[in-house]
Amino acid sequence: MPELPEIETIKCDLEDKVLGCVMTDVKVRDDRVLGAMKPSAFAREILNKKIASITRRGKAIIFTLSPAKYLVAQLMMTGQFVFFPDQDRNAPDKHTKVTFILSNGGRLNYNDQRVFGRLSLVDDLKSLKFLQTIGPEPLGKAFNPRSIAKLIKGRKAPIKSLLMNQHVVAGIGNIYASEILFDSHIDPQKPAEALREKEIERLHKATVQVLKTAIHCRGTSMRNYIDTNGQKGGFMERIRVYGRENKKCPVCGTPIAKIVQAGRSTFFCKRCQK
DNA sequence: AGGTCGACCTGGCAGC
DNA sequence: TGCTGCCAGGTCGACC
Repeated sequence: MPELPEIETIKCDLEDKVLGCVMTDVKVRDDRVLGAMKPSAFAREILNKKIASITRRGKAIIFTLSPAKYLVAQLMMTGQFVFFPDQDRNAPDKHTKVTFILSNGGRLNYNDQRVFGRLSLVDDLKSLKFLQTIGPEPLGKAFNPRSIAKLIKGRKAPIKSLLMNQHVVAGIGNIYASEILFDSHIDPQKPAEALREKEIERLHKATVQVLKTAIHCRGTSMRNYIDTNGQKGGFMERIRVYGRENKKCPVCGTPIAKIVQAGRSTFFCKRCQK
């Protein structure tokens, strides 16, 4: 899925385009994205609700609706929100699962090729378990070298796996985990508990730097990610190791290595990252 | 408890 | 051209 920078980009765009709008109609084309909720109930409960605020928590987008409802979108690997200012033009994409018709005359499509994503409509955010157990925001004050030291204490898993663990820190996925560790000069295979103080400081600094730069560039498009305008992200050009197996390390020229950790590909430089 | 793996889905692409 | 197998940015539950 889109990771934190992509979700943040989508969230900010949605604020510009649909904040304050009322849902005048909803068309559910594939009810699998609603989980257990019936499409008729989903449509009935969302109808005439106003989008009062849009926030992000980790990789989730939270629409606070008025009166009192929350629509929580988890885009997973291939979810997209694409906005059309004129609802009469542009037929739905073949992967459009839900269309929201809005009071500003626009239309918001939720597309999802692999149908891993979920749209949850709830009365109370506390009913969503993942929001109760999610780790700190990496761009928030609660994420700092001291708190990282606490989070990784006694954890023997490779640091790469922990960086991707949403219970440890929110919003980092496979692409940015590799990029952050490259910038930190840390071997992704290193057990988290073995990180020294200096390394934790570098990890913190690189995490903030990489994520902020990626947000500034409106995210990374490896495969499916597009923003609400259907545009790709600009961080692609700044990717240093992800997806670059056997290409030269941008720092020392050593061929980039690819390994598999916890079932996910990791890319790193064996010379720069120790 | 912590860590890893398979399952969930669809489609693009490399290789034959 | 067409088939097969592999791979994909996430998360959950099962299992060790």
